[in-house]
Amino acid sequence: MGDERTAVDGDGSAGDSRREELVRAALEVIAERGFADTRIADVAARAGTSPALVIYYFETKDNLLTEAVRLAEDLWYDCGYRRMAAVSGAAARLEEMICTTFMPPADVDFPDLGMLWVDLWARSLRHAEVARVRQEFDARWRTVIAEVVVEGQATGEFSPVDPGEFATAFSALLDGLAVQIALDDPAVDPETACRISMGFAAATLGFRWVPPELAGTAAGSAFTES
Amino acid sequence: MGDERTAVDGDGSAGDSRREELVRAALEVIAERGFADTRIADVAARAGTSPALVIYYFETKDNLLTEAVRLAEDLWYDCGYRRMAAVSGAAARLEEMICTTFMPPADVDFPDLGMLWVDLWARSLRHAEVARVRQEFDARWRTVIAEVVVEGQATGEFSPVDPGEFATAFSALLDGLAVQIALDDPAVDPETACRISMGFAAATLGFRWVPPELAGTAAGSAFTES
Amino acid sequence: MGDERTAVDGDGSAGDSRREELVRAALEVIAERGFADTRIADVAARAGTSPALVIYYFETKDNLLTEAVRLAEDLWYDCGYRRMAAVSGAAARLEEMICTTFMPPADVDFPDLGMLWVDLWARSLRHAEVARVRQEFDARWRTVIAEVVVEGQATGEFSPVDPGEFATAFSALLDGLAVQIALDDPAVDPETACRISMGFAAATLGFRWVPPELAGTAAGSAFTES
Amino acid sequence: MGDERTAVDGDGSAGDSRREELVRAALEVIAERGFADTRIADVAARAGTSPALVIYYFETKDNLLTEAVRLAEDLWYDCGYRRMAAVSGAAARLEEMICTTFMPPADVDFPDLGMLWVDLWARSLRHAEVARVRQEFDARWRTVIAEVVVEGQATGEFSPVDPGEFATAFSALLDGLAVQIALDDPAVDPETACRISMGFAAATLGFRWVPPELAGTAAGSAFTES
DNA sequence: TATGAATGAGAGTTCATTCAT
DNA sequence: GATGAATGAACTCTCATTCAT
Repeated sequence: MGDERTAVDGDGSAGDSRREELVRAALEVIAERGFADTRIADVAARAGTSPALVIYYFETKDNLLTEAVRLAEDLWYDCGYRRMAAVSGAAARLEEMICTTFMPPADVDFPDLGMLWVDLWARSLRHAEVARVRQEFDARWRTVIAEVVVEGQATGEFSPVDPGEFATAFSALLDGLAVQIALDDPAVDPETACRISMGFAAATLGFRWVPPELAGTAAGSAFTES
Repeated sequence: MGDERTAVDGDGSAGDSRREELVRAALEVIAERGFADTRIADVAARAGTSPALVIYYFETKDNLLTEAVRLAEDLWYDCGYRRMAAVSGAAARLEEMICTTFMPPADVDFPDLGMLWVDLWARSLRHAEVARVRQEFDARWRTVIAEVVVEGQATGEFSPVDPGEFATAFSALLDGLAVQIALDDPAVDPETACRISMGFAAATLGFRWVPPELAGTAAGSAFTES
Repeated sequence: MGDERTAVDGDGSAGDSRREELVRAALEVIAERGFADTRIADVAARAGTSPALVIYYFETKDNLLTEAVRLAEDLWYDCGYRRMAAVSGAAARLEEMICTTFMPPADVDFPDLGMLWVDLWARSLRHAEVARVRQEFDARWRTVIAEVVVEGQATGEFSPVDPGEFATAFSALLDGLAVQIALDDPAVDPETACRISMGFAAATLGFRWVPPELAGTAAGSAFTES
Repeated sequence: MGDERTAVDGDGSAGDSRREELVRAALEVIAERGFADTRIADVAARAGTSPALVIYYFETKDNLLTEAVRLAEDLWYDCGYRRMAAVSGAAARLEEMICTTFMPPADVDFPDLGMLWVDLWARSLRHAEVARVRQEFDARWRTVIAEVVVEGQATGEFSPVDPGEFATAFSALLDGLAVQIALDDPAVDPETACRISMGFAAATLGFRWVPPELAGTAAGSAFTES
């Protein structure tokens, strides 16, 4: 007692909040500098402590980075899921999911998620634990997609396509487009990415969808001929 | 014979062949250990020389890695393009392209391409030159796809979809699926990836395609309902 | 006791004393091997630590060397000033100053100052910070000389020569002679150097001075004819 | 034959002129970068050849640098001596010598001599051969001074001071002032240096000399009171 | 819990020098 | 005589990690 930091920490134990603080700091640094160039000293500096303390909590740099990965995925999933759940109608949910992917909310307090994913994939190539975490994340995500599909099929919005296969295809498409955006490819901007993925969903699931810029005209998706 | 590049290398200066040898060694090491963990000493060891020689030729580790990226993309493009060109019929060409992507020939003498791409994307996030090279590569690739589409439309095989948009969507889908394969995700094996992407192409371009495992039955793609 | 710096060091933080220890070690190594051949490893070895610690304290080899330069000049200045202040009479002070220059006390615990100055000049040719430090040192030194001149003029010991100009000329002469001694030129030994510079001062400032070896004879300086 | 470079070399043997070319190139590089930072590759580049050739001619970097030192001193001595010899009258010769020291001719084709001397002194601290060469140079130079003094004494221009002692003192003064100029000390510009040294000579040798800026007034040197 | 001090194990890069041609 | 290729031996600096306090 007498240590205001501990008092301020609030709901959890002092140690836990310090840990979280460090993980969050790590995530910020990773987002900025990439996994390869993130040093323990950077994280410590950002959290306002010493490198030794970071090691004290995580024992290894590796552990710290993996924890940061977990945090990133939790934050992302929660954010996406919440947004999607707030919308009604299967097609509208898909659209919300797409928007979250390509136009993440700026008010979220962790930066530049897009770059992080690609970097994270690269890391998971050689780090088993990261690979596991990432795979779970993708599985969760595909499950969410499949559930929306099932829901849409139940209401008759969607045609009877295999939900698992669609989820796989759809999330792959989103990932592929997200990569291009993260890499700043001039051929793919967020709007294009939304249009393409929504067009794919509409064509595959058999619901009617008119791209925003064509709304009011007779034309449909680039992929659905009249 | 018939491969003029090899011929040129043969009578070229010794220095050039040494360079290529080193780039190739670098590519192998990168494929095995990833960019982040590739050391000059590794490359030198693999090429049977000293680290100093590597610097002698490339001045900088960075230069070496970037050259390796170039080589990877050239090898890959050449291989894919040649295989595709050997087939006739637009749909068949697309299929060949897909196969090359997910089931690259084992006889090609550079290893584990899939992991390399993801790693390369990550690198291009913070390395301008790599980003440039990568972007050119993607542009080339999309052009090839678009050309096949145009060709298929000319023969009436494909329906009149926007070729550029299709190319963007298609290559994003391939990339997304390739990532899952590279990351060894149990939900996506090469066969599934082929089926999904060919299904997408068939549905979008409006040609008839029956997945191999259903050939002989009445069923079509998972995405094309009867 | 009576030396407050030592007292301060005693109760100062361990880090500070370590720093000083390293700077002192650096100075010793520099004096022995010269700036060009001084390696971080040498300094670390002399201080009984690891090269990494040296970097930990100074960040850069360059910083370390510059600090060593500062130390050298402080030690030298303090030593010279103290000796000079202990003597009374303007001419006697000048003589003490000269002696300090050409016959530095052997009991001072930093070695071979003469070689260091020349080496330091060479370094200051291309190292701005060293140049600055050196220049300040020279300015301080000239000020001391000029003050002695003013003092001597006040008492009537010296004739009304411009103190600044004399200081410039006098310190240049001392430097030039010191170089010859540092370079071990057979034409200039410390005694000669003392005689020459004292002769110059006597002739210029118009006080009577008899070279030691001629004391008791009628002759004066080589420069002052009867 | 058939090699035009050999033909162009002209008067000496081909090998010798190549050598000289390299020494000259070395001198230029040394003047620019200092001894410590002069690399064989720099010299080779400046001479338009390969490092290997430099080694071929000099065997060691050290040899090359020492040769460059010799060249520097020869060029300098020749230039100074020639200029001095062109003037008549002992005092005028001294003045010419002083001017050469502080205001070297810009048309001489080797650059920035001032910095070189200090650098050379530093090198001679630890390089016996350079030390020897330098010492000979200084001895030669003092002899020249002493000769002028003797000459002046013969004509009655100068008073009967010990010529050797004067030479030692005078060259030390010039060196000391030259150092300040080389180090760009704001307290000593070439004009001041000339004035001081000429004032010293006039006062010591007992000839009348009026500093340029006071010419026409009644005042004399700062050191010679009325 | 927290940290400053300390270090070992590299990593990249430099550069004089060697040598086959 | 001339050089491109090659290398060994350093050297500086980095950084995760340890440890005494």
